[in-house]
Amino acid sequence: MRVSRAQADENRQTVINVASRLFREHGFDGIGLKDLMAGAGMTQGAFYKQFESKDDLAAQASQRSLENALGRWTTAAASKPEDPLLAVIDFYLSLGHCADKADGCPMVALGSDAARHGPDVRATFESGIRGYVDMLGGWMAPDGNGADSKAMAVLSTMVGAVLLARAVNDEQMSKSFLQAAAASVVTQTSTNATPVGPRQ
Amino acid sequence: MRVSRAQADENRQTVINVASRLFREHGFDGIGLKDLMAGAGMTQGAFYKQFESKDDLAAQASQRSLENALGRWTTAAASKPEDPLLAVIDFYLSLGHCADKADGCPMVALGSDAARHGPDVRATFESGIRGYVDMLGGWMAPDGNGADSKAMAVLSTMVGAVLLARAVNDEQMSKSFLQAAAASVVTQTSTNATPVGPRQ
DNA sequence: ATTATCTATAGATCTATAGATAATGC
DNA sequence: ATTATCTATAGATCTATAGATAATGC
Repeated sequence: MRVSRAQADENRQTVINVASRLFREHGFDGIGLKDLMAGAGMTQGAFYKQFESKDDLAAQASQRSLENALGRWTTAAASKPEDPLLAVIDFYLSLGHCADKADGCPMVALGSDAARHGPDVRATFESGIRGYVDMLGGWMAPDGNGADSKAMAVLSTMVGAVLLARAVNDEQMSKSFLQAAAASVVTQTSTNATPVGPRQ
Repeated sequence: MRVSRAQADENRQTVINVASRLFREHGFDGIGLKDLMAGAGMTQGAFYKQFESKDDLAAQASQRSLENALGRWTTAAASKPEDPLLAVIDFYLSLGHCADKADGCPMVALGSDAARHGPDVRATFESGIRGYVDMLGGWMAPDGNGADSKAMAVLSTMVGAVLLARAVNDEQMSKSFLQAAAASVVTQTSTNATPVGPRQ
C-alpha cells in the first residue's frame, strides 16, 4: 500500500491540482474531502498525512490556481507584445472564460468564499492578487492617484464583470457586461482612446 | 403550537430577512437550515411548511437582500441629489461596507455562490442586477458603446473592488482598491473630470 | 523501522420527512 | 377540520482520527 516518497509527493501535487479545480467549481464548502481525494485517485484516509486540515488545502489550492491563472495571463501577454493588456482582456472578458469556472479566474470563482475564510486563505489571495496588479501596472502609465491605482481599478473592473456575467442567466446580458468592461478598460488605459468597435 | 395566519406570514418574512443576512455572511453552503430557523426563533421542523427547499429560500433571500441593498442606494442618492453617484460611491467603496458583509452588497457577498447555483437564484440575481444598472444608468450619459455600457462598467468596477478588498488581509491594500475604484468611476463618468483628492 | 495509503468509524451536521400537538379558522 | 410549529428521526454526508496493511527506506 505504501508508495515511494517521490510518488507520494506527486500524489500530493495531484490533490492540490484537483482541489484547485474543484474548489473553483463548487466553492470551498461545496465539495468534500472524499470527492477531492477521489478526484486524485485516492481515498479520504490519506488526506491528513498530506494536509493539516481542509483549510490548509484550501490555502494551497488557492495559491495553485492563482499562480496558474496568472500564468495564463503571461502566456496571453507574450502572444501580443505590442498590446499585452488587450490580449489578456480578449480571453478574460469572454463568454468562454465565464463558462469555464474550474479553469478560470480564482478571484471570481472564490472571491466571495475567500472573504469568509481564515487569514491563511486571505494571505494567499493577497499575494496572488498583488501579482495581477503588478502585471497590469507594467502595462499602463500611472494616473496621479497612486502608483497602482489604475491597475487596481482595471483589475476590479475585470473581476467584477466576470462575476456579474456569471451571476445572470441571460447570455446577452453576460456579454454586455464583458463588452462594457472591455470598453471601459481600453478607454481608461489608452491615452489616445482606441475606438471600441460595434457591439458583437 | 399553531399561530395565526398573520403571525405565520410574519414568521416567514423574518426567516427570509434572517437568511438574507446569514447567507451573505456565511454563503449558501456555509449555514444550515437549523441555524437559519433558530435565527428566526423557530425550529427546523417548521421550514418545509414555509419553503419548498433550501434553494427556494436562497432565491427569496437573495431577492430580499438585492432589494434592501438597492434601497440603501436610493437613500444615499436622495441625500445628495446634485451628485447621487458620489453619494453611493461614498458608502459603497468604504472600509465600513467591506467590514459589514451581512448587511452589505449581495453581489459581492454571494456573487461567486450565485454563479454555482440553480437558475432560480441566478434569475433573482439577474433582475436584481438590472436594478443597479438602471439606477446607475440614470446618473450618467451614454458613451456610444450601447445604452448601459458605462453603467455596467461602473457596477463591475465597484463590485470587483469590494470583492478584492475583502479577499485580502492588508487593510491598506483594501483601501487602495476602494480608492482606485472611486477615482476610476469618477473619471469615467464626469466629463469635466473632477479631481479625486489626496490619498486618505 | 518507517510510512503512504487503505478500511473503518466516531461524532457532528446536513436536508428532508413523519407524526404529534395545540391553537386557529370555519 | 385545518394547520403552524414542534419533536423526532431517516439517511446521507461532513471532517477528522484510529488502526491495519504492505511497500519503502535504511
